[in-house]
Amino acid sequence: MTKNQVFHMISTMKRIESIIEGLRSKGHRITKGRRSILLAFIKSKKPIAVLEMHETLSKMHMTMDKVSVYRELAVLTKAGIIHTVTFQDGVKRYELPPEGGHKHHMVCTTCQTVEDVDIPCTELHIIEKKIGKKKNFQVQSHSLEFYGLCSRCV
Amino acid sequence: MTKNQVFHMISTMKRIESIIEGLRSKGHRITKGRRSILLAFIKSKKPIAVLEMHETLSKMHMTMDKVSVYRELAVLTKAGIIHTVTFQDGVKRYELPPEGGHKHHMVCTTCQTVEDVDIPCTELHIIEKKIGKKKNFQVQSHSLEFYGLCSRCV
DNA sequence: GTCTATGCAAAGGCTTTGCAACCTA
DNA sequence: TAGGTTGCAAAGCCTTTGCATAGAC
Repeated sequence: MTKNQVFHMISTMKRIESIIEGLRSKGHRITKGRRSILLAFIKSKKPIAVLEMHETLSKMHMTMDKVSVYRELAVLTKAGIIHTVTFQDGVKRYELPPEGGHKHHMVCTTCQTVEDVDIPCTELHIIEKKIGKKKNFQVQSHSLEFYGLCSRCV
Repeated sequence: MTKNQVFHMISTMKRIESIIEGLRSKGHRITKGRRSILLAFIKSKKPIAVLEMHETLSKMHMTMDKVSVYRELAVLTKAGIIHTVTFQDGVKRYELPPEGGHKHHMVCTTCQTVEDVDIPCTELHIIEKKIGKKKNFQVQSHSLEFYGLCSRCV
């Protein structure tokens, strides 16, 4: 195992532990299923739909009832740990936002792969301020997605 | 009726006729239901979900089976006349894009009202080009929505 | 021991499919 | 008349709800 891999593993564990502490402080219990779901989110590079999560868990040898997955994702959303993203296909997906921010995505219209776009929100914040003044609309958040062909599908 | 209203009515009729010609040329037939749906889209200032469209038609005294509305919206989408928009609630909505462009929306998180944001895509196109180069991703389209409180809900 | 989390069964709701009748061109 | 369009019935899925049991603390 390389040095880098070790560092990554440690940071992953730290992230999980910090989330778990938050849940515990809110009176939630830490079960095997909940831990697996958090791990799946941390490992995943893209937002995950409920049924996808159900499959992913099976592959992790953590079989869980579909109903429980639905309920768990609802709990984590309500606790503010994950949040929903919806692309043009209308399927609700969930993701762990990066610490202290949120993501923008590129969705491949052919293979459905999702990649993150690391652009700062600065420019959008400028637009948000303009709207606030012009339309008297108080912007709380935004979502921005790009659709197109990824490098493999071009 | 004011001069402005007359102009608006004429442009609405022209828009419908041009869409209808397109449909006819593709072998589609122009029925009362289809006309009403197009009219509803032109009159609406916001994207419409299937079941909303079903209700809207009822109010227009044009009762139509839910199934037919589903099928009709699918036909219009496939024909490229309307397109789908999905906000964070995960509900698929449809709208007539403005001629030669597309819209960005502001969604009120309290009353669910949708307003258009008239900002040019110029800045986003710059971002799109950057992504294209950096990630080797060929951007075809984007979607941008702002969520917050509208003037009535502040 | 208390109270959350889970699994199973069932209900609910939205969306799709099949088919015969209708209507546009 | 030919073939797209519609309504009705029914099937198919996804998602939610109820309830008893298991499990975390």
